[in-house]
Amino acid sequence: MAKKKTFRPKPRRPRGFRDRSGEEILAEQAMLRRICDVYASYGFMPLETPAFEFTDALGKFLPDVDRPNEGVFSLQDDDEQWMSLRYDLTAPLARHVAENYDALPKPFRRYQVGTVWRNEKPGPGRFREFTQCDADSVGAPAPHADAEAIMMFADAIRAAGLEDRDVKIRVSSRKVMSGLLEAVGLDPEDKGVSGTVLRAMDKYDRLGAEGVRLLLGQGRKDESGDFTQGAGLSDGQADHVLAFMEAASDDDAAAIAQMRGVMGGSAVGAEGADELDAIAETLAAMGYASRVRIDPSVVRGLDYYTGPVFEAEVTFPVQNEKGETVVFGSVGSGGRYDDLVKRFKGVEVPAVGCSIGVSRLLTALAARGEAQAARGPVVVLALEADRMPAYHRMAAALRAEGIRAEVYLGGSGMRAQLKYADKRAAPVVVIQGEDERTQGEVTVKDLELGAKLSETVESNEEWRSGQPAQVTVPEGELIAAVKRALGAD
RNA sequence: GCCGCCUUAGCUCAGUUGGUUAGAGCGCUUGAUUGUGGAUCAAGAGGUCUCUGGUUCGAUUCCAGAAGGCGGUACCA
Repeated sequence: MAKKKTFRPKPRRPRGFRDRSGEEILAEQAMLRRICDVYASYGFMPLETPAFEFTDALGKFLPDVDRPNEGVFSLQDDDEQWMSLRYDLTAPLARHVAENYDALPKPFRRYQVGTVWRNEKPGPGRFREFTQCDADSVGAPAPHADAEAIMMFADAIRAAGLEDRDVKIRVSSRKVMSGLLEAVGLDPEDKGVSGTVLRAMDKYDRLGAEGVRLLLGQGRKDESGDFTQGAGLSDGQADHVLAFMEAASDDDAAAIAQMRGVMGGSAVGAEGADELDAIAETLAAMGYASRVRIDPSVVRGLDYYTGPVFEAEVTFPVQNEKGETVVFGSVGSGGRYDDLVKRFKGVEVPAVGCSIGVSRLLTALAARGEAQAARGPVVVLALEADRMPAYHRMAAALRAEGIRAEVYLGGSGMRAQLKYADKRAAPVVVIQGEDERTQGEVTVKDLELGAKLSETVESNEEWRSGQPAQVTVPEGELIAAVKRALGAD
C-alpha cells in the first residue's frame, strides 16, 4: 500500500532577498528619520509612488525587443502590458512630474523613501531588494541646484551616522567626461568605445593607473583569471585619459584647471568645467570644501546623468562575517538628469537629486560594530494562571505611561520567564507572585543593573540570596518604581 | 555571465588513508535552586554527513553533474 507523501516545501528565500530582524528595522527607521529630517529641513516634501510602474514609463524595454531589460523584475498585467518593479526612485519621479506637470510648483522638490528591486547578482552589502532615500529638485537648472544637492547630501550622510573622516564625497561631471572623450577623438554618444572608456575610468580607485591603462588598451586579466576586453585605445589616447584622471587634487580649482587643459577646446567640456567651478565656489563659501572633492574618477553607471555627478564611499574597511575585507560600493550618489522628464513631455526639464542607499549604509555601519542592541519591552511575569487580568492591567498601566510593556504569554515557569525576558533584552521585569499579592505588593527587577552587578558576584548562593537590583513596593508605586529602574541605566 | 573556494548537529568546525555505534565547542532542554536572568556542575535532545548519478561487496569519504553559499570579476539599464 503506497503511502501518500505530504508535500513539505523547503523554507528558503530567493537569492539576494533577506529577512530583517527587529533590531535592523529599528536601526533603519532611526536612520531614515534622521536623513528625511535633513531633506525636510531644506524644504523638500515627501512623496510616495507605487512599487510597480509600466515598463515603458521606466524606459526599461530592451532596444528593438518586445521584452523588458533583464535587470528589472517584470511581469505582464492581464491586458498583456509589461509592468516592472521600480529599480530606483528617480524614474518614477520623472513619471509623476510629467503626469502632474501643470499642477506642480516648479521647481518641484520632493523626498522619498522606498524599497527598490534590481535583478542582479547580489554581493557584499548588495541585495536584490533594498531601501533608498532620495531627494530631488525638478525644474532647477545647474549649477546652483547641484551645489545645494551636494551640500544636502553631505548633511544627510552625516546625519545618517557617518562622521566626516568615515566618508569621501567626490564630484565630477558628465560634461567634462564628454569633453575628454572629444579631446581624445572619440564620440561621447558612441555607447561602445566611449562607454568602455568611462567604465575603465570608474575603476581608477580600485585598479589604479596601471589597471585603468590596461582596460583602456587591450584589456585586463583579473586575479581569478577572468579577462576583460579593453577599449582598444592607442597609447597616446590612454595617456591623455590618464592625464585627466591625475587631475585629482586637494585644490578643487587646480583640479578643474588641469581638466580644462587636458580637454583642449571642447565646448561641452568647458561648460562642464564652468559648472564645476561654480559648484566648488559655493561649497567653499558654505564651508563644505573639507567634505567634498572634485575628482575625475567619479563616473556613475546610470546613463541618464547629463551634468554633475557625485557619490559617497566609506573610507574604512568593511569586513564580512568571516572577517574578510570586502570590496564595498558607494553608499549614496546623485547627479543631474536634464532629459528624464523630456522622455514624457518633449520639453527639457532640468533636474538634480541624490539618493542614499540606506540598506548598504546600515551594512557598513554594522560591519564596523556600531549596531547597538535595542532595548526590549518591560515584561510582566505571569506566575498564577488565574491572575492574568491583573497582569494585563499592570502592562496596560505601563503602556499608558508610554512604556513598552508585555505580559509573558508562554507556558513556562518563573525561571524560564526570566530567561525569556533576558533574551528579549527587557530592561525590567515586573513580578507579582503569591507572596507579593497577599501583601498587596509588586517586585520590580532591573535586569540591566543586575547583569552589571553579576559580573562581580562569584557564587550562586551570593547571587541568589542577595536578590540584587530588585525592589518590592506597594502595588500603587509600580509605575514610579519601573520608571526609576528605567531611568537609572 | 566568467573564475576560484566552500557545503558534516541550531551555529562554528573537526573527522573517517572507503567498513558496522559520525565527534567537539558554543547554543538549546531539564535538574541541582516549591518563586529569580549570570557563573558552576550533572543529565538530555538534536544528523537522509546538500542533492542526483557513477565506481565498489560496501560511499559521508573516490569520480561526475546539479543546487545552494561565499568571494573576485563583468554587467548595473
